[in-house]
Amino acid sequence: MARSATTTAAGDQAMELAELLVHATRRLHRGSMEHLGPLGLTVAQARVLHVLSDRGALRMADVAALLDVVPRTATSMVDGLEAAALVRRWPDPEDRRSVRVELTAAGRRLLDRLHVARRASAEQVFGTLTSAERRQFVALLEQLCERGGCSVCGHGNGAL
Amino acid sequence: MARSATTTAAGDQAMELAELLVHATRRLHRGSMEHLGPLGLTVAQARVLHVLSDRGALRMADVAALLDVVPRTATSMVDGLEAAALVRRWPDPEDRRSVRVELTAAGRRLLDRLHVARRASAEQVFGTLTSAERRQFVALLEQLCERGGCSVCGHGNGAL
DNA sequence: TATTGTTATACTCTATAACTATA
DNA sequence: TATAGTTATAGAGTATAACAATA
Repeated sequence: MARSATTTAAGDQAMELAELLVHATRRLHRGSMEHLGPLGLTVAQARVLHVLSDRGALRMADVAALLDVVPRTATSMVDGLEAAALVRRWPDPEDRRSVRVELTAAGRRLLDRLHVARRASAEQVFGTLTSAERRQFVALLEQLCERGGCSVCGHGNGAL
Repeated sequence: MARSATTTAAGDQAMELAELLVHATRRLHRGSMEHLGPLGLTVAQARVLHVLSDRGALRMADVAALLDVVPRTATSMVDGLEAAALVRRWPDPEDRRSVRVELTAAGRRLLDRLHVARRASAEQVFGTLTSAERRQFVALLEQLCERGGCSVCGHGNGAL
């Protein structure tokens, strides 16, 4: 009985967490759209630019892995950026099946404004938390990834 | 200088939070789809069923407000459920502009399985956290909503 | 005039499946 | 055969704008 009650409470807490997480993320996404729209970028495209600015030229497969999407989705994301001349595709000299992606000069010129937009969106949602609360929050989310086996943001390596 | 450095660090922390939040939510959403698919439900539809089971019959405007979507989106969500005969629309007797939505018998019969699916998805992501960590997490997300002025999940009233 | 919900439409994000080129 | 990336297609989720019915 006590066991069952405990399990139930824990499950309900997980569901409450899920609900709160969804709402917070919805607010973050909407704010991001507002801030990125004037730059002509979608949220997904901004994520691509961010990994490219962090890591330089990447293969499409790397983009997909870092962003936790299937290869087809990475293609869509990069297509828009290439059409806007913000990134460039070129064949991988070491493996001609692969395609490398890198920022163009125009893409690099956009990075400052991208950073401002990304930060503004983040501050809009997290700005009210104290520094200690943010650290706590980051630690908890990292626990989720590490223990939950998140292949992307776990272990402080491949985070977008 | 110190002020600037502090601001920068706080902003970077907010951006890191945003990134981690996105990844966690992506995992949660994918897990939810997997668990809800066999029930013939989308994640959005499950959210509607959940508020209806929590609160009984609601006007469309209430559904939209509780789920933090525009009225048109609430219409889409309810359309699918009505087509599946899980909810029923009927005119509000007090205001004939309004439409009330409520669960049908079939909708109520689905609630147990819905609850299991929702819980399984939540546990998949949050199950590795200790009880204390979950409480901490919930408290932080509630801070976000309250201080950030979230009209939906703030103040422990209208949370989905 | 203001409000409720709808029809019409479109955009973002993501996915599966089949195919091509290369390894 | 296996892998990388694409074309083709589809579906989920959400939004704006114009409109009808009602208040």
